[in-house]
Amino acid sequence: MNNDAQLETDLRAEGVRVTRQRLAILHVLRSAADHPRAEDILTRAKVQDPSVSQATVYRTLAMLEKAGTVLKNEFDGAGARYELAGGAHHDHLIDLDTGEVIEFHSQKIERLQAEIAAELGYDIEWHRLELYGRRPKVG
Amino acid sequence: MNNDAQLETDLRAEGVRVTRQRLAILHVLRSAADHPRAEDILTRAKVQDPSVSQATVYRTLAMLEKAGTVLKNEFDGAGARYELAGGAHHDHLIDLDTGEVIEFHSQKIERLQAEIAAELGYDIEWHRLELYGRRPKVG
DNA sequence: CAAGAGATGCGAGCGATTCTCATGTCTTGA
DNA sequence: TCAAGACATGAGAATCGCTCGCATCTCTTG
Repeated sequence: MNNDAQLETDLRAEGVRVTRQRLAILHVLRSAADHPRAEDILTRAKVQDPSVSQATVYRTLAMLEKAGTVLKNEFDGAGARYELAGGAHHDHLIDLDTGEVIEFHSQKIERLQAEIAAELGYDIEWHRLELYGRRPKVG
Repeated sequence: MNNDAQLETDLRAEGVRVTRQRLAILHVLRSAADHPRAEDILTRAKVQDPSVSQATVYRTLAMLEKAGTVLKNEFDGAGARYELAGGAHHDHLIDLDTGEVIEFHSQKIERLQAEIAAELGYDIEWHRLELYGRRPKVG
């Protein structure tokens, strides 16, 4: 379990002020098993600190994203979804029926991407790979 | 060169009315060498028919997308960018310095994607693969 | 050419995100 | 410990890209 002391250390490591609101937002991200939207993060953060506002959620997420602590995903429509960085790089498979997001990684695909970019004369800075699919209906 | 007669045929083939506005928009898409935004399409379409409005551009693009005639790309931020479908499927490499969009295709990557989805128990409906990179500075 | 289904323009509305600014609160240094 | 002052926050206005509602046109068919 992650405690607030750890979260606080994380924030300080980024050289920013430690505020109640930031701790609440970071706590939400740490305990999220899904890929919540800004709105979800606001709702959940308010449980710990009712004073958190929408503006602060966005400002904090932007700050953490710039710091490399969180990843911002823009799946199709309806706003960005966030997750803590920290783990290994991965791409996403979105279940079109449930909206569920599954993470996966393929070293082969990463390598092919780099090769293709190289052939075109580019160095990849980052990429986005999203698969949108459905579980086949078992007839 | 594509003429209006051809464009008109295309529209009728989709079973919709042929209007001046739609011809203008389709003409813009046909002659675009880039991946224009809705705003660009509006501006260019107005050259041929000043009466075209923003609402009609969006409505027409949505219609053409549903008909499979145009592809809507949502690269990072700042609104969707469109292109005519028709050619072979491809993905995109975006030049972070110039914003230029380069098309590419890799049968290998497509195959790997399908394999990965299958392993996870899914059938891919569609996917999005975008590489964001820069031309290495020649030092 | 008439009729009416369907398309359009305008401007209001919307959802997500960002900004403005007065006020509140960390942090630092004495 | 406390006083500054730098920085962060909340509330609400503003922005952006896009969609809607509706009165008015205009294709298409008979």
